[in-house]
Amino acid sequence: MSQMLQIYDQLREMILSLDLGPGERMTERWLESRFAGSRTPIRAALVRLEGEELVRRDGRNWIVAPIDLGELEALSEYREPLEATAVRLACARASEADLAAIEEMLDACQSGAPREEWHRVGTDFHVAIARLSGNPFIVKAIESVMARLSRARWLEVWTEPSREQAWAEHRRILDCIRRNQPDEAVRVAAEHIRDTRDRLLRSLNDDRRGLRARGFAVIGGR
Amino acid sequence: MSQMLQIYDQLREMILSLDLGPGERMTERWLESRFAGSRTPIRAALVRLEGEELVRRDGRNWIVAPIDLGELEALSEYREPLEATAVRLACARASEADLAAIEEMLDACQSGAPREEWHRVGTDFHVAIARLSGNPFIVKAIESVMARLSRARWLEVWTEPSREQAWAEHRRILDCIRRNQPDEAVRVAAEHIRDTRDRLLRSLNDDRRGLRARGFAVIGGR
DNA sequence: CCGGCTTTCTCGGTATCCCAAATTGGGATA
DNA sequence: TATCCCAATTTGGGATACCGAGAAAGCCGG
Repeated sequence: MSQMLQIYDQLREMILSLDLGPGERMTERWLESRFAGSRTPIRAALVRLEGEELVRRDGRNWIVAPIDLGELEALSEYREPLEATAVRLACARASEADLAAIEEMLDACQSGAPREEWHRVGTDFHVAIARLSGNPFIVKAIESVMARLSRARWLEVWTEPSREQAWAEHRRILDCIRRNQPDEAVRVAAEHIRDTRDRLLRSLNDDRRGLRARGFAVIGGR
Repeated sequence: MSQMLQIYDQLREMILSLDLGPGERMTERWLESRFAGSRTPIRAALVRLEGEELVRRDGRNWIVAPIDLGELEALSEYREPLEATAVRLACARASEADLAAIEEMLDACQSGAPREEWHRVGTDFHVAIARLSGNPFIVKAIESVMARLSRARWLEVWTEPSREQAWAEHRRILDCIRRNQPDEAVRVAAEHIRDTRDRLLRSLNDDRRGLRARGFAVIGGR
């Protein structure tokens, strides 16, 4: 694989896993030493990440995108009709095998599982459902949404009740699709999205101070 | 402004206006001579355009993204719930001044206006409505959708009846928002989106041969 | 001790260079 | 005429060199 893609993957992972703090400044020359490779592939990776808005320009500098609390509301408003459409289409188009695969994914996530596992499955569930819609634009949009939520969700998966509630809601959505009840599926999915928004806002507001203390840029909110 | 942005803008415009044919191959060194500037800013512009999927890799080569007929259906399916949400939110959030500005934009497009004008206004209308939603994610999504439809729409604005019908539908959507009838607005907008899809599919299928003759790559469809 | 000035250093933007892989073109051969 | 093979060329990926702008650091006079 090309160096550029390697660097892109690593950098993206470092950002989404909070290895690089939101708001942190990166110089191309620091990245050059951090990863093996010259500025050429690093620049390409940065431009790419800029397109996903995981990285941003601050004047002439590159910074990791800050966590924006205000964004959470808009994101919820945006994804709700998309995921509603996704579950509706999934009811019409998904095969039993597709649904079984998703169920297996959910079941693989037991109480004792590490936080990374809950975090990953929580993302993958939504993307997998979107995939059932058969619509590549919906899939891409949901992937992008989950990437934007990724960093905030590390806080959500910190507490047992949040994890469990999200998991239960995922299960209910899946069941509605399996029973081919599109209207109910849409209702449950919308409720899940609003619940998630509230959970994330609460987590972030609670931990805001702690995050700032760790040097994370957390902006917006009311 | 940086060279990279200049090149990006020009190249994007050339692609969206069909100045560069869909499927056409570009070498970095040809672009280097076409625009003044070295490969470095050109490559940055290409990576950016790749993120918008206006440019694509074909093996090791860069090509202008082909026009994909199959994509039109998926796009319609994708944008319908988004624009439905947009008009619904617009009903709740738009000011009279906002609506007047959009009406003015529509009115500026008279029968005698050049095709470029119809094309531009057709795009801007949808983006403007999305903006009324106040949700930046919806705006970005609609901008992206309209960019993807841009090239196909050159055919749509070719014929008088198509132009007029789209214009009338835009007007009806605007009126529903102004009268604050969200459900009706959603219905009309959804109908407009389906009509547009059908018009575009018909235009493209009709002109498919002609487009191919011009060296345009047109793929997909049934 | 402070404020304004100059010097230095750093960084991103751009140009250029090098390389390996891939494509191409042509000639020999069947 | 079709096919294979090899050299020459082209191409994109990466590395490096250079530049100018802006920030930081030092310096000097008050």
